[in-house]
Parts: sequence; structure tokens; C-alpha cells
Amino acid sequence: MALSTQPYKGARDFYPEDKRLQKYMFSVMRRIAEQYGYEEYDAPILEPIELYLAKTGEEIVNEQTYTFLDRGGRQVAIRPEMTPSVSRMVAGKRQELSYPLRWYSIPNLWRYERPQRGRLREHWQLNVDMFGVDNLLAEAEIIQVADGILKAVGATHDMYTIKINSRKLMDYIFKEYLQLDGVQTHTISKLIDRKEKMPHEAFVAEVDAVFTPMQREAGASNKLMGLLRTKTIEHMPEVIREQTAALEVYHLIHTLKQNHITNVKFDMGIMRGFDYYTGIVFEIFDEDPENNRSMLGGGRYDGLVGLFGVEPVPTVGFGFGDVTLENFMRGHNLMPTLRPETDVYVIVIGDVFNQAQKLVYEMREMGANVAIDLTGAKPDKQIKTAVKKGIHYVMFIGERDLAEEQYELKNLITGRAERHSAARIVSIIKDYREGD
RNA sequence: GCGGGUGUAGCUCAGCUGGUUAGAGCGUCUGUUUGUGGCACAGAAGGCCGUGAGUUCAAACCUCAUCACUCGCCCCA
Repeated sequence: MALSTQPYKGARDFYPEDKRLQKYMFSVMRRIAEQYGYEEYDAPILEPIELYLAKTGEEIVNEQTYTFLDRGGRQVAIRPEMTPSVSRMVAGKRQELSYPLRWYSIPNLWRYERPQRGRLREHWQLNVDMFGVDNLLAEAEIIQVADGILKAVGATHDMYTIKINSRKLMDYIFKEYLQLDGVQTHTISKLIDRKEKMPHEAFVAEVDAVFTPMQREAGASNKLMGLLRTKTIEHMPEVIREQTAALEVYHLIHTLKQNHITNVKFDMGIMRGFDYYTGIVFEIFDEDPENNRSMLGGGRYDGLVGLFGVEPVPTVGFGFGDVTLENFMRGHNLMPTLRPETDVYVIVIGDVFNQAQKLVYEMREMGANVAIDLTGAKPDKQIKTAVKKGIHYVMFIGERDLAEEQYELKNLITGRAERHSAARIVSIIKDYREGD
């Protein structure tokens, strides 16, 4: 049985052309995060399993996390998300860090599940978090960063929608307004999450089944349906509208609109899976009908850092996966044309390799990325190699050229060729690289 | 965990209701005389038809099993 050449299920190989796309996406993420003053950090891919048991708090840990025993008999997990790790780091230096902290990272994460469109077992996810700010300016800024990244890859506001909700608001609605107990709240939340995926009648029936006869008597079902039909905070019943949580949602949306982010709206359906969220939660949805899904999500989680036995630190953050970003870009025709890292491929003609090599060395010192052909094959073969690699320039070095110190530089895209000194060639190449 | 789809050349696939030596396009390689690619022409390599068993005179094709990939669902990024 031959060894399989396929990558592990749910993981990807990145051939140079794939890696180039990933590098592009990461560079956009880094650029925007850093524009907003966020600093990059990192953490180990392995964590003790307790880190996740303590906070993610769900069975997700057991079912969807890669775990193993290390040689010392410790239960270890491959990180399925970054949030617990950052929280650990912040807690570890709680006293000496200067707040607000603006941090970001692009970790690769693993989760054990069956791969499907947009969800693999291994993916990379930009994590952007702000620690130490307990007011809405933090939420507003973090959403601006997310929005900024989408704009930076060429997206326009009609391509996606930012949906906002509040865990606190939902708590009030479930516990006070609808008088639900813990179990009911949980079931209803899950149902609301799935609302769009089922026929309306089925949804109504399932919701109805959750309520007790008394609650039904009191019209709980109608109240809930009424709320779900309400598309804006302003149109909510007054008791709800005057809750602090509701005012927060209102103000956040207002602030974002003032900052030219117009595609924001309130959506009660946004719940987020993790239990650690404590306030505002948000998700950004792709408006492409072929890919109408959440591609990014986050919110406020004020309790995590405190779990490490230090004073709590209010925190807002989001995660943005590379797979979802790529699907988004493909769906909206935002894929960039990417060039190889190599600027020029040197064609060696005749027995001049050593001299050519010396010249190439100097060109590299001057800042060009130069690959030299080592095969000694005929020029047409060498050119084909460059073409196939997608390199844009080819440079010919033969005896004549070395004698005259003038070399032919050919642009393989336009077919144009000119003769120049090596230094001039380097500057042409560099201009080209920095250009369009 | 549940359900659907697909496994034929490196890639994308065709192979009608089972019938001789299994096909195409693209790609790869060689050449069209050695300092210039994309085009054209000529040629070549490359397949135990995912694997195992069964039915049949005969299986890429039918049946069963198995593995892999894939898309949904559950769950949730």
C-alpha cells in the first residue's frame, strides 16, 4: 500500500500559490489591526485541557477538541480557539500591563469534527481583542477593525451585514420579560439560532412546546413571536427599550453609523455559541446568497480573565477565520492576482555560470529577488521554466552580455525586451514590484 | 452521530441497457539543429477503472462489503 499524498482530513496543504493567497490575507489583517494600534502576540498551540474545561464550559471540549496524554501523563489539548489563551496571558501579567490593551494574533486552531463547506478541522483565525475598557467605545472600535479588513480586501457595504445583539438584553427578555427558567432559556436560544433553517410553522410549534400551560395562557409565545418580528430596538416594547442593555445596542449602532458603517442592524437571532459572552455580541454575515452565513463573530466577555484568580478585566474581541474570508472573497470576485516572490529568473547561456552567479549575487545585495537557472538547458527550456512559475521577468546572461555589461531584460507578460546594466535592471524590477 | 453524492491517466471528465487490445481535452516529456517562452506541427510516456468478494461464458458497468473523498443535517466556528 503506497503512502497517501493527501493531507490529513480537514487540513490543507499550502502549495506556493495557496500560501501566497494566505500571506495576502494575513498581510491585510495585520495591516488593518496595526493601523488601529493593535500589537501582535502569540501563544503555544498546546494548552492543558483544564483551560478549556474551565471556561468554554461546554461539551464542545470533549467532542470537538483534539486531546492527548503527554509523556508525563498530563491531559493536553490542541487549541480550538485563542480566547482562553489570551485571557491566560493577560491574567498572568494583570498588574504590569498598561490598559487599554490592544492585541491581535493569527493562530492556527484545530477542532475535531466532520469537515464541510467553510469549516475545516484546521484553520487560521485572526483574533483581535481589547482589554480594559468597559464602555461601548471598545465594541465600536473592534467592529471598525473587522469592517476595515473587509473594506481592505475590496468589499463594499452591500456585500455583508453586521448584526448586533446583546447577551444581557436576551437574559432580561428570557428571564424577566418571558419568565423562563434556565432550561427553557437554553432551549429557546438554540431554537432562535436555528430559526432561519426551519419552516416557520415548525419553529412556532417547537417554541410552543417549550412553554408551560401557564406561560402559554399568559401569552408568552405571542410575546416572543412579536419580539422576533421586531427588526429594530426602537420598535421593542417600552419595558425592554428602557433596559440598559437595549440602550447599549441602540447607542452602538448609532455610533457605528456615525463612523460611516451603515450596514449594521440589530438582530435577536445572534446568540454566539460560547457561554463566556457577557454583553454585546455581533456577527458579520455574507450577503452572497450562495454563501449566506456568518463569517466572523465576537463580543464582550468580561469574565474570562477573572477566572485566573485576578481582578477581572473587561474585554471585547472577535475572531475571523481564513476559510470564511477566502469564501467571501471568492464569492464576491475579490480575489487578488498574486505574484511570485521571485522578481526575475536568470537564463544562463553557454558556459558562464560562475560569472553569472557573481552578478546575480550583487543584484540580490541590491534588493532584487533573483533565481538563477541551474540546469544548463537550452534557453527556450529555461524560459519555459520561468513562465510556468509565473515569474514576470527573465534576464539573459551570456558571454556577449558579460563582455558588454549590458543584459537583456525581458518582461514575459508584455513580451518587451530591453538591454540595461545590472543596476538598472534591479531598479526597474523593484519599481515594478512596488508598482501596481 | 444521521443522510445524500462520487471514486476510470498528473488534472477535468467520457465510457449507451455488461461484449474484443479502456478514450478525450488539458498537463508532462521528446523533437521541428543548438541566444528567446506563450502558437503550430510530429511523436512519446502515463490506468490491476479505489480495494475485496460475489453473480455471469464474459464486469469499469450488476450485487454485497470495505476504504477514501465530498456535500448536507446535528452541533457550532
